Amino acid sequence: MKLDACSEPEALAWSNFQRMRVRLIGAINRDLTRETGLSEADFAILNELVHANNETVRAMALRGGLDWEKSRLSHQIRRMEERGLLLRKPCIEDNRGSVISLTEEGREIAVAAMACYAEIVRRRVFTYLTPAQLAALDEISTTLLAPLESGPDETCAGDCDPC
Amino acid sequence: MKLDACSEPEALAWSNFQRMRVRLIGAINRDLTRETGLSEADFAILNELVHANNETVRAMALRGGLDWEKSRLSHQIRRMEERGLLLRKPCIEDNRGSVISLTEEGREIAVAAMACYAEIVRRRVFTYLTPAQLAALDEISTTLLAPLESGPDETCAGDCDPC
DNA sequence: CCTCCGTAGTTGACACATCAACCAGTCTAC
DNA sequence: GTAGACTGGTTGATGTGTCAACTACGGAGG
Repeated sequence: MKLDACSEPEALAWSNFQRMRVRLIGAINRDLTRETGLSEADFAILNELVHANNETVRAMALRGGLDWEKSRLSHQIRRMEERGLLLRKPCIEDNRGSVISLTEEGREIAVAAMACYAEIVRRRVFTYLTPAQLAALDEISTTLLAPLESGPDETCAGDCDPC
Repeated sequence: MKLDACSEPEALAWSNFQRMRVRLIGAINRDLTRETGLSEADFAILNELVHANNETVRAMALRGGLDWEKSRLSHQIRRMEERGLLLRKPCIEDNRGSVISLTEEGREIAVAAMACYAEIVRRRVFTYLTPAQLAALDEISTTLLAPLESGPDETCAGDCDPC
């Protein structure tokens, strides 16, 4: 994607980044689905569950971590429950809520998939980056993440004249 | 996303990058749709068309630039044609192919959207990055892109034991 | 207690992406 | 020239994401 309205170096860098992002994430997700049968969304949920205390999470907590629409989460959880990967139980402390936990099968699949995913990322990313580049990427990510996490300002803060 | 199987710094950096990627791209796309009514896919197509000679492209050429399934492209083009953003005509040189071009309305919308998009990216990205970080990001993108462009090796080249 | 508002989650309709099957035109080699 | 393989593109079924409307519970104020 080009951005004519920006001064050149920014435009080129962003265009380059976007191209990389689309192709890299696309390739990684295709690898993952081919090798494990899981979509990126499936994997994200399983990953959150595996790393949670007691492999159990409030649905609401998942939402915060994943930056998903609540309805997307609801549909996704239902489908994964139908496939036998996880379980949904009412929440004791808050009767509105529900609590998600891994089934035994879900846990096994998740663990295998995580190893597989690590291998894919190693193959497609870590092989090519120097330690310095890795550090730079980490720093850039942190920099860009900060305003997104702190300010949930989905208000149209911008002054976008031509629209 | 965590990657326990990797040595720590890589795992943390990747996890951080993924979180940033999801939230940043999500925020940018929500901004774009709110302010212009275009999806990321719409915008990508319009962008390719605006930057093409004579605002006209072979469908096949779009596919290469975007890394999309051919059926996705076909559906997308049809929908955008129905909305009056572009036109599809048979290709003279190759009777199988089709040629896509912008309508006047499509061109106007595209130009406005591109200015809008530039503003969004400036607001969400360029504001926060130093020139050095921008250069680093550009370099990293190029590094990771190279093996994806050259080797269309969608074969399972990896040796992913546990799957 | 009761009303009002905010939050957690579900549902259904629709838009979009993917997959497999298909058609028609092109290219190669015999 | 024509058989077979390949390429550019379309189609329809199915899975996934988004939006708006809704239920149900919780908490604050009277």
